[in-house]
Amino acid sequence: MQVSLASIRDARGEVFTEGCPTRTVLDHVLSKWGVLVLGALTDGTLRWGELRRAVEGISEKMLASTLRTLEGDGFIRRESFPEVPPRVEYALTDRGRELMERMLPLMDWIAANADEILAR
Amino acid sequence: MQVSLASIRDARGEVFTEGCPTRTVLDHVLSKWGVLVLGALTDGTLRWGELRRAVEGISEKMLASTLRTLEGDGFIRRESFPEVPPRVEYALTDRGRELMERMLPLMDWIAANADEILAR
DNA sequence: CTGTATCCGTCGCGATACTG
DNA sequence: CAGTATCGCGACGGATACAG
Repeated sequence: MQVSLASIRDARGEVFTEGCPTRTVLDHVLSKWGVLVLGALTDGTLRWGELRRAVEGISEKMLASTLRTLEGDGFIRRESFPEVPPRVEYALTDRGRELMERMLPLMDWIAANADEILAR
Repeated sequence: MQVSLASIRDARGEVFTEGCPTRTVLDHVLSKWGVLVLGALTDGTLRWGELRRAVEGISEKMLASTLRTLEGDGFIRRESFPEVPPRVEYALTDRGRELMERMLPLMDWIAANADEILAR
Protein backbone atom coordinates (compact mmCIF):
# COMPACT_ATOMS: atom_id res chain seq x y z
CA MET A 1 0.00 0.00 0.00
CA GLN A 2 2.31 2.70 -1.26
CA VAL A 3 1.25 6.30 -0.91
CA SER A 4 3.18 9.44 -1.67
CA LEU A 5 2.71 13.17 -1.63
CA ALA A 6 5.94 13.90 -3.46
CA SER A 7 4.20 15.46 -6.43
CA ILE A 8 2.84 18.32 -4.40
CA ARG A 9 5.89 19.11 -2.34
CA ASP A 10 7.90 22.19 -3.09
CA ALA A 11 11.65 22.45 -3.55
CA ARG A 12 12.27 22.59 0.18
CA GLY A 13 10.29 19.41 0.76
CA GLU A 14 7.41 21.16 2.40
CA VAL A 15 3.86 20.09 1.81
CA PHE A 16 1.77 23.22 1.50
CA THR A 17 3.83 26.30 2.19
CA GLU A 18 2.44 28.98 4.45
CA GLY A 19 0.66 31.72 2.52
CA CYS A 20 0.45 29.42 -0.50
CA PRO A 21 -2.89 29.59 -2.39
CA THR A 22 -3.32 25.90 -1.74
CA ARG A 23 -3.82 26.57 1.96
CA THR A 24 -6.61 29.01 1.19
CA VAL A 25 -8.46 26.63 -1.12
CA LEU A 26 -7.94 23.85 1.41
CA ASP A 27 -9.52 26.00 4.11
CA HIS A 28 -12.50 26.89 1.92
CA VAL A 29 -13.18 23.42 0.66
CA LEU A 30 -12.39 21.39 3.77
CA SER A 31 -14.08 23.77 6.18
CA LYS A 32 -16.61 22.35 8.61
CA TRP A 33 -19.59 23.58 6.58
CA GLY A 34 -17.94 23.65 3.16
CA VAL A 35 -17.71 19.88 2.82
CA LEU A 36 -21.29 19.43 3.96
CA VAL A 37 -22.70 22.02 1.59
CA LEU A 38 -20.72 20.59 -1.33
CA GLY A 39 -21.85 17.13 -0.31
CA ALA A 40 -25.48 18.19 -0.20
CA LEU A 41 -25.23 19.62 -3.71
CA THR A 42 -23.53 16.52 -5.05
CA ASP A 43 -26.59 14.80 -6.33
CA GLY A 44 -28.44 17.77 -7.61
CA THR A 45 -29.59 21.35 -7.48
CA LEU A 46 -31.06 22.63 -4.23
CA ARG A 47 -32.85 25.79 -3.20
CA TRP A 48 -31.70 27.90 -0.26
CA GLY A 49 -34.29 26.46 2.11
CA GLU A 50 -33.60 22.89 1.02
CA LEU A 51 -29.90 23.43 1.54
CA ARG A 52 -30.54 24.83 4.99
CA ARG A 53 -32.47 21.70 5.93
CA ALA A 54 -30.09 19.28 4.20
CA VAL A 55 -27.07 20.59 6.08
CA GLU A 56 -28.45 19.96 9.53
CA GLY A 57 -27.35 22.44 12.18
CA ILE A 58 -26.01 25.16 9.91
CA SER A 59 -27.00 28.73 10.76
CA GLU A 60 -28.25 31.15 8.15
CA LYS A 61 -25.16 33.24 8.59
CA MET A 62 -22.79 30.37 7.96
CA LEU A 63 -24.83 29.06 5.05
CA ALA A 64 -24.71 32.46 3.38
CA SER A 65 -21.02 32.87 4.09
CA THR A 66 -20.13 29.36 2.93
CA LEU A 67 -22.15 29.71 -0.25
CA ARG A 68 -20.51 33.02 -1.11
CA THR A 69 -17.03 31.61 -0.56
CA LEU A 70 -17.67 28.51 -2.65
CA GLU A 71 -19.35 30.56 -5.34
CA GLY A 72 -16.39 32.93 -5.36
CA ASP A 73 -14.07 29.97 -5.90
CA GLY A 74 -16.24 28.77 -8.74
CA PHE A 75 -17.31 25.50 -7.15
CA ILE A 76 -21.01 26.29 -7.12
CA ARG A 77 -23.32 28.40 -9.24
CA ARG A 78 -26.14 30.54 -7.92
CA GLU A 79 -29.19 31.11 -10.08
CA SER A 80 -32.00 33.37 -8.95
CA PHE A 81 -35.40 33.45 -10.61
CA PRO A 82 -37.38 36.69 -10.74
CA GLU A 83 -40.54 35.28 -9.25
CA VAL A 84 -42.82 35.92 -6.31
CA PRO A 85 -42.03 34.39 -3.93
CA PRO A 86 -38.34 34.48 -4.82
CA ARG A 87 -36.58 31.26 -5.81
CA VAL A 88 -32.83 30.75 -5.80
CA GLU A 89 -31.10 27.56 -6.81
CA TYR A 90 -27.60 26.38 -6.09
CA ALA A 91 -25.73 23.73 -8.04
CA LEU A 92 -22.21 22.43 -8.52
CA THR A 93 -20.25 23.82 -11.45
CA ASP A 94 -18.02 21.60 -13.57
CA ARG A 95 -15.14 22.55 -11.32
CA GLY A 96 -17.23 21.62 -8.30
CA ARG A 97 -17.98 18.22 -9.78
CA GLU A 98 -14.29 17.66 -10.49
CA LEU A 99 -13.60 18.44 -6.87
CA MET A 100 -16.33 16.17 -5.55
CA GLU A 101 -15.16 13.30 -7.71
CA ARG A 102 -12.03 13.35 -5.55
CA MET A 103 -13.76 14.16 -2.30
CA LEU A 104 -16.48 11.52 -2.46
CA PRO A 105 -14.27 8.46 -2.01
CA LEU A 106 -12.87 10.13 1.09
CA MET A 107 -16.28 10.99 2.55
CA ASP A 108 -17.50 7.54 1.69
CA TRP A 109 -14.61 5.90 3.52
CA ILE A 110 -15.05 8.16 6.53
CA ALA A 111 -18.77 7.43 6.67
CA ALA A 112 -18.06 3.72 6.52
CA ASN A 113 -15.37 3.77 9.20
CA ALA A 114 -16.40 6.55 11.58
CA ASP A 115 -17.97 4.28 14.16
CA GLU A 116 -14.94 2.04 14.41
CA ILE A 117 -12.56 5.00 14.51
CA LEU A 118 -14.30 6.60 17.47
CA ALA A 119 -14.85 3.30 19.30
CA ARG A 120 -12.41 3.63 22.16
CA MET B 1 -19.24 13.13 -15.26
CA GLN B 2 -21.71 11.52 -12.90
CA VAL B 3 -21.14 11.86 -9.20
CA SER B 4 -23.34 10.77 -6.33
CA LEU B 5 -23.36 10.77 -2.58
CA ALA B 6 -26.37 8.51 -2.25
CA SER B 7 -24.46 5.77 -0.51
CA ILE B 8 -23.74 7.90 2.52
CA ARG B 9 -27.13 9.53 2.92
CA ASP B 10 -29.39 8.47 5.71
CA ALA B 11 -33.05 7.51 5.47
CA ARG B 12 -34.18 11.14 5.57
CA GLY B 13 -31.89 12.06 2.68
CA GLU B 14 -29.48 13.98 4.82
CA VAL B 15 -25.77 13.89 4.21
CA PHE B 16 -24.07 13.70 7.57
CA THR B 17 -26.57 14.03 10.36
CA GLU B 18 -25.82 16.38 13.24
CA GLY B 19 -24.18 14.61 16.14
CA CYS B 20 -23.27 11.70 13.88
CA PRO B 21 -19.78 10.22 14.45
CA THR B 22 -18.98 11.04 10.85
CA ARG B 23 -19.04 14.74 11.63
CA THR B 24 -16.50 14.26 14.39
CA VAL B 25 -14.09 12.28 12.23
CA LEU B 26 -14.57 14.79 9.44
CA ASP B 27 -13.63 17.61 11.81
CA HIS B 28 -10.52 15.80 13.06
CA VAL B 29 -9.26 14.73 9.69
CA LEU B 30 -10.16 17.77 7.62
CA SER B 31 -9.11 20.29 10.24
CA LYS B 32 -6.77 23.08 9.20
CA TRP B 33 -3.72 21.40 10.73
CA GLY B 34 -4.90 17.80 10.55
CA VAL B 35 -4.64 17.53 6.79
CA LEU B 36 -1.22 19.13 6.79
CA VAL B 37 0.17 16.87 9.51
CA LEU B 38 -1.23 13.78 7.80
CA GLY B 39 0.16 15.03 4.52
CA ALA B 40 3.59 15.57 6.02
CA LEU B 41 3.64 12.01 7.36
CA THR B 42 2.52 10.57 4.06
CA ASP B 43 5.91 9.75 2.71
CA GLY B 44 7.53 8.61 5.88
CA THR B 45 8.21 8.78 9.57
CA LEU B 46 9.06 12.16 11.07
CA ARG B 47 10.30 13.31 14.45
CA TRP B 48 8.53 16.01 16.43
CA GLY B 49 10.94 18.72 15.35
CA GLU B 50 10.87 17.67 11.73
CA LEU B 51 7.10 17.72 11.79
CA ARG B 52 7.11 21.18 13.31
CA ARG B 53 9.27 22.42 10.47
CA ALA B 54 7.44 20.48 7.76
CA VAL B 55 4.07 21.94 8.71
CA GLU B 56 5.05 25.53 8.30
CA GLY B 57 3.36 27.96 10.66
CA ILE B 58 1.98 25.47 13.16
CA SER B 59 2.41 26.34 16.83
CA GLU B 60 3.68 23.83 19.36
CA LYS B 61 0.32 23.82 21.04
CA MET B 62 -1.58 22.98 17.88
CA LEU B 63 0.97 20.40 16.80
CA ALA B 64 0.65 18.60 20.12
CA SER B 65 -3.12 18.84 20.09
CA THR B 66 -3.43 17.69 16.48
CA LEU B 67 -1.07 14.77 17.04
CA ARG B 68 -3.00 13.61 20.10
CA THR B 69 -6.31 13.76 18.27
CA LEU B 70 -5.03 11.85 15.25
CA GLU B 71 -3.29 9.33 17.46
CA GLY B 72 -6.50 8.87 19.44
CA ASP B 73 -8.35 8.15 16.20
CA GLY B 74 -5.70 5.62 15.25
CA PHE B 75 -4.44 7.43 12.16
CA ILE B 76 -0.90 7.91 13.41
CA ARG B 77 1.40 6.03 15.76
CA ARG B 78 3.74 7.64 18.25
CA GLU B 79 6.97 5.87 19.18
CA SER B 80 9.30 7.31 21.78
CA PHE B 81 12.86 6.14 22.27
CA PRO B 82 14.43 6.20 25.74
CA GLU B 83 17.51 8.14 24.74
CA VAL B 84 19.27 11.32 25.69
CA PRO B 85 18.35 13.61 24.10
CA PRO B 86 14.84 12.22 23.71
CA ARG B 87 13.65 11.09 20.31
CA VAL B 88 10.02 10.62 19.31
CA GLU B 89 8.84 9.47 15.93
CA TYR B 90 5.46 9.76 14.31
CA ALA B 91 4.18 7.64 11.44
CA LEU B 92 0.94 6.77 9.70
CA THR B 93 -0.80 3.59 10.81
CA ASP B 94 -2.44 1.27 8.30
CA ARG B 95 -5.69 3.12 8.91
CA GLY B 96 -3.89 6.39 8.31
CA ARG B 97 -2.55 5.13 4.99
CA GLU B 98 -6.01 3.97 3.97
CA LEU B 99 -7.27 7.46 4.70
CA MET B 100 -4.47 9.16 2.82
CA GLU B 101 -5.00 6.96 -0.21
CA ARG B 102 -8.37 8.69 -0.53
CA MET B 103 -7.17 12.12 0.53
CA LEU B 104 -4.15 12.43 -1.75
CA PRO B 105 -6.01 12.64 -5.06
CA LEU B 106 -7.98 15.48 -3.53
CA MET B 107 -4.92 17.33 -2.23
CA ASP B 108 -3.17 16.74 -5.50
CA TRP B 109 -6.04 18.24 -7.48
CA ILE B 110 -6.27 21.21 -5.14
CA ALA B 111 -2.54 21.82 -5.39
CA ALA B 112 -2.77 21.69 -9.17
CA ASN B 113 -5.75 24.03 -9.43
CA ALA B 114 -5.38 26.43 -6.51
CA ASP B 115 -3.86 29.26 -8.54
CA GLU B 116 -6.60 29.20 -11.13
CA ILE B 117 -9.33 28.91 -8.50
CA LEU B 118 -8.20 32.02 -6.65
CA ALA B 119 -7.46 34.00 -9.82
CA ARG B 120 -10.18 36.64 -9.69
C1' DC C 1 14.84 17.58 22.02
C1' DT C 2 10.12 16.94 23.18
C1' DG C 3 6.91 18.49 24.91
C1' DT C 4 3.33 20.89 28.88
C1' DA C 5 1.17 24.99 31.25
C1' DT C 6 -0.72 29.38 31.27
C1' DC C 7 -2.26 33.53 29.70
C1' DC C 8 -5.06 36.01 26.78
C1' DG C 9 -6.63 38.14 22.39
C1' DT C 10 -9.65 37.67 18.33
C1' DC C 11 -12.86 36.19 15.54
C1' DG C 12 -15.70 32.41 14.19
C1' DC C 13 -20.08 31.52 14.82
C1' DG C 14 -24.81 31.22 16.74
C1' DA C 15 -29.03 33.79 18.01
C1' DT C 16 -32.10 37.16 16.98
C1' DA C 17 -34.37 40.60 14.52
C1' DC C 18 -35.37 42.63 10.41
C1' DT C 19 -35.86 43.57 5.00
C1' DG C 20 -36.89 42.97 -0.18
C1' DC D 1 -38.75 32.58 0.39
C1' DA D 2 -34.15 34.26 0.59
C1' DG D 3 -31.45 36.45 2.57
C1' DT D 4 -28.75 40.81 5.49
C1' DA D 5 -27.53 43.32 9.96
C1' DT D 6 -26.13 43.43 14.48
C1' DC D 7 -24.70 41.81 18.89
C1' DG D 8 -22.19 39.09 21.99
C1' DC D 9 -19.92 35.13 23.77
C1' DG D 10 -16.96 31.19 23.89
C1' DA D 11 -13.34 28.55 22.31
C1' DC D 12 -9.72 28.21 19.07
C1' DG D 13 -5.35 29.07 18.69
C1' DG D 14 -0.79 32.00 19.13
C1' DA D 15 3.01 33.49 22.24
C1' DT D 16 5.67 32.73 25.97
C1' DA D 17 7.69 30.47 29.73
C1' DC D 18 8.91 26.44 31.79
C1' DA D 19 9.78 21.22 32.58
C1' DG D 20 11.61 16.30 31.93
